[in-house]
Amino acid sequence: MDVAETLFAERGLDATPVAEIASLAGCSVGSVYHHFRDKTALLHAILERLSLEMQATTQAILDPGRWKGAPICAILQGYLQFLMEVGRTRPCLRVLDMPEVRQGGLMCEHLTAVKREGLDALYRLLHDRRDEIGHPVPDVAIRLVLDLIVGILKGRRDPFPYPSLLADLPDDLFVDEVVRAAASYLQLSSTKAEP
Amino acid sequence: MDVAETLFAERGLDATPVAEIASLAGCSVGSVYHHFRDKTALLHAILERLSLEMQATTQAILDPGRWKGAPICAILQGYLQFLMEVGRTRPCLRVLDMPEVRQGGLMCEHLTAVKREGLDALYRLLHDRRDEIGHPVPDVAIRLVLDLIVGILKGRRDPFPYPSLLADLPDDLFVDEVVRAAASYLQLSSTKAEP
DNA sequence: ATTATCTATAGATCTATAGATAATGC
DNA sequence: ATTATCTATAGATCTATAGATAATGC
Repeated sequence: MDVAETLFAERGLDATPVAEIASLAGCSVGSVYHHFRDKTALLHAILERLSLEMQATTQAILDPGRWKGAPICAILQGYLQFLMEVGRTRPCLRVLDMPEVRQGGLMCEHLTAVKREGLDALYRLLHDRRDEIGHPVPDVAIRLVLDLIVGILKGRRDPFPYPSLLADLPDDLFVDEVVRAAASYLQLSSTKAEP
Repeated sequence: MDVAETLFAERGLDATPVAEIASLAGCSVGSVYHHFRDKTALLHAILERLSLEMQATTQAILDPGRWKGAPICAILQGYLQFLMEVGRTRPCLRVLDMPEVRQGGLMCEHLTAVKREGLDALYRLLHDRRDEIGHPVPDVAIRLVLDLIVGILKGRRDPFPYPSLLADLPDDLFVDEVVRAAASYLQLSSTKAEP
């Protein structure tokens, strides 16, 4: 499954013969088909594993108890650092970009649901602290910030075909600057930081 | 080429038999191979056409003369509206997401160069107006704004697997809000607007 | 006794070409 | 006279299975 995940992510489903998966995994083609009904079942198993993994880590990082008393800035910074780390350690996330996944009906919806769940959890964390927000419409502002964060991180992880202009900025400074952007747009009151 | 572009974007290169392209285009397989040496040559022709088209429209919209005397906000708003329009009328841009394009060596670099050219042009437009910018490091701020814009638009056009939280906001309000976000992060002086 | 692995291959696609025929332009 | 199109098919993959053999667990 690890080998297949990598190859699928790099070249796509159809461009990856089962024979090559087997070869790199050090087993035979027949063995692959003993464990997975067909190639699609292998892809599904990979996606399900990925989905469970994402769900678990996202729930852990966005647990409300973990952020009790924390201001919006701290939450954003923590979540951003988490996402950067994920992108660094799991480049195979690109399997999700395959057309076969998009069209994959059930599994596709399930993946979107998991992602949405995570975004909703983050939304709630921020919305609970809306008294920090000076923007006239906190609901819209929070959602825009989340869409901005998701988008810029995706672009940084996979800068094709749009080159990332800040690619040469170190990760920690990048995160700081994104948080600063979010803070100024939300018009966060920094009064809370000085009790 | 139109048919192939659509099918490639929807399902990928390998999942699109030449026979189907020919069928939908109303011609025979042999005819396709008369015009294109092989399937890859067909893809290259599509990418080259797309690339030239992008280059031309981007140059037109970012022509310095067009924006003479305009403030940063107006430029961002105009460019955003342009990109939204492109995304609406050319959903086939998803051909660019195919793994075959990423790995396609020369053509891949060429596409990135075209995109970079456009982003650089926009960067210059904003940098020429850096006296409007209150952010302590205008260079970084401009580049972050451009990365943010590219990312959020990509996410809105193709909200998979991350659902776009602002998907239900009408396009014009969405653009306004993104411009507002950019303006507050850049700390634009609105003094120029009142001569 | 069950489960995992292997080799070998049938059957299904799909690409790209060959060779014949029609359409077009000088 | 050149260019475009067609039909038919050779040859190359690739998927998935069949049947035989080895490994594992009760």
